[in-house]
Amino acid sequence: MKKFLDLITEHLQDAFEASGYPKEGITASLSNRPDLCEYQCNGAMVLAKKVHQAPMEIAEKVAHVLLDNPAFEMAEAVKPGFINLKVTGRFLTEYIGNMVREEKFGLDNEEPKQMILVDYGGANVAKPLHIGHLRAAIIGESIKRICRYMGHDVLGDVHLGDWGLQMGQVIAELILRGMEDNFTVTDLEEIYPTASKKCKEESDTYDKAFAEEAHRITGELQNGNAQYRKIWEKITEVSKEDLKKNYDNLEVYFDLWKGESDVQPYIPAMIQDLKDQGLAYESDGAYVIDVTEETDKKELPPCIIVKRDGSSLYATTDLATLVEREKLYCPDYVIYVVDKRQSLHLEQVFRVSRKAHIVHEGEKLFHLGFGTMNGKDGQPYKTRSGGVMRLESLINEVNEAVLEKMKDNPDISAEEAAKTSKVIALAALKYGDLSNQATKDYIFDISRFIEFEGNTGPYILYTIVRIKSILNKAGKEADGEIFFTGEKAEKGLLMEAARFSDVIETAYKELAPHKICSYIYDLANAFNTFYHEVKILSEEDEKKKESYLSLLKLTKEVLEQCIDLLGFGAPERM
RNA sequence: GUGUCUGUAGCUCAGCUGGAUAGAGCAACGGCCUUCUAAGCCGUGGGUCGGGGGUUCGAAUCCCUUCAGGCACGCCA
Repeated sequence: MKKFLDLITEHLQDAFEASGYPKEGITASLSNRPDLCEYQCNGAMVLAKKVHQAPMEIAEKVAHVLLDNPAFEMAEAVKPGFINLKVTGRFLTEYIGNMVREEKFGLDNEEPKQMILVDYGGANVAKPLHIGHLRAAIIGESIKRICRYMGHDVLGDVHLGDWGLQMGQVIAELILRGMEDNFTVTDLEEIYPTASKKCKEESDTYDKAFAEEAHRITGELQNGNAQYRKIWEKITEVSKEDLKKNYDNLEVYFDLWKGESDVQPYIPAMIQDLKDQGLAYESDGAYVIDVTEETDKKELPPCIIVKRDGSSLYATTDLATLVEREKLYCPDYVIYVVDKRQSLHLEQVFRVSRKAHIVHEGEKLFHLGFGTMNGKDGQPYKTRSGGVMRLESLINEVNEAVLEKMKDNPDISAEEAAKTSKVIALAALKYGDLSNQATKDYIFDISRFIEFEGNTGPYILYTIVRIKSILNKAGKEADGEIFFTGEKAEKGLLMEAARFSDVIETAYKELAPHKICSYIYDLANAFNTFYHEVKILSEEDEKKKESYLSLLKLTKEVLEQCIDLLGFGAPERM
């Protein structure tokens, strides 16, 4: 089904043609002067140069033609050459009626259908999730849902860090304590930092023998030592279970629980191939690949794929991951939701994989690099004592803050409050993150995110709950026909609802969940204005009342669909 | 040093593939609850869009330059 703006554009183009002008490049857009009109066209001014006519003259001719079009109740040429438009209620509700009837509110699937892989985990085995993993999880989950909603085949991969030196360190410590057969996540959470510290020269607990042992074990593990392999499997199992629990709490669900370890078998052949292709060459004892391209202003540093000691490193693993993905899933599009500080690294990996034909022709690789979560001081968000904030503690903090606020409402029992507060907290957390542009750093301010006022998750939920409440009280199905009754606020709401497909498509193309946030904020505002201007349940004209109820239902469903794409849901009451 | 991102109201952010008077929210101030959840709605004040050039009928948006800040830069991931 066509988007509403496209329909207006078609009418405009017809009018340009009918007036004897070319229609190429003529488009309609939402007005940025709502006091003057609803939609606008700037085409006459662009065209003026081409056809050597005054913009106003063109605009006037076209506007004149548009006046005869039943889709518009107003069409006028203004000042330099704008064409200002107001649509008729009938034209608008016809579109809205189709939205109600069609699947996905008339959003068309993106063609052709693609196989998309979203890589958005980055969690490490044996290490609890911390605040650094939060944005990847929140943004990635939303991107995954948006891509899927657009009709693509999508796989989300957690891409676990389960193969590095940290594994050797943890195994060494477990053996040292005689705990290799019996440990829990809680043990691991303490063991990992302890072991890691003992391996750092600058640490006061530095233990040279231990560090060497950890290195040795890492090497042997990677060479297939059965004893270490068994401990590794146990660590991975215990750890994955805990990670799943934590991601579940965030309503983040991965389709694939792949890790770095899975792709190790691909490495030797891949490296050999890179050498055979003449891409990898020796440099200072290591093997590197040049990645500079002609369009670069400055040479990019080469990508190291084999270290001097012969072992592989993260670029190697990331490349091998692409080898595996190509083999198993053959994706058309791989989206990496990874901290933007890794952009150079990923650019190198992308270039090598294209140069070496690890990925197929036309496959898109994209790094959606996100910024840091900072505290109010602009510095990376920390615990009160200055340590790294664990994800669990952070979520608890938000939950408690919301719960505290809910105590103000005497209608809700402690039990319900406990349940609902979690739903609201998740919305606050995710909306607070997603309403910012992903690529930018942002100030993480719990007290602001959980506000029920302003552009926040709770405000959106409140709006949905309000609608639900009315629909429940109406006591009948809201399935009447939507027509325009002439209320100003009603038109505003209809116009917002009509934007849905356009917004979702843009959010997908630009991988920009924040556009969905700003859309539902506008939609919620339009509803709340409508709510205050129009009494719904007490409306005496049954036809009107049914129309209002149906419009509310549509609004509710659109809002719910959108928050689902953002990765959270709404409660029944709040 | 090189590359890259950012700079918009007191604060937090939109707008950036060029359009009319630069928008929200918070904070400040003033209204609106006998009626669908006031966790809401309506209104007022608040800006050299970091600075300077340029392109254009038109620039927060594009180009150049400059200042300030963040981040990354071969054997950690």
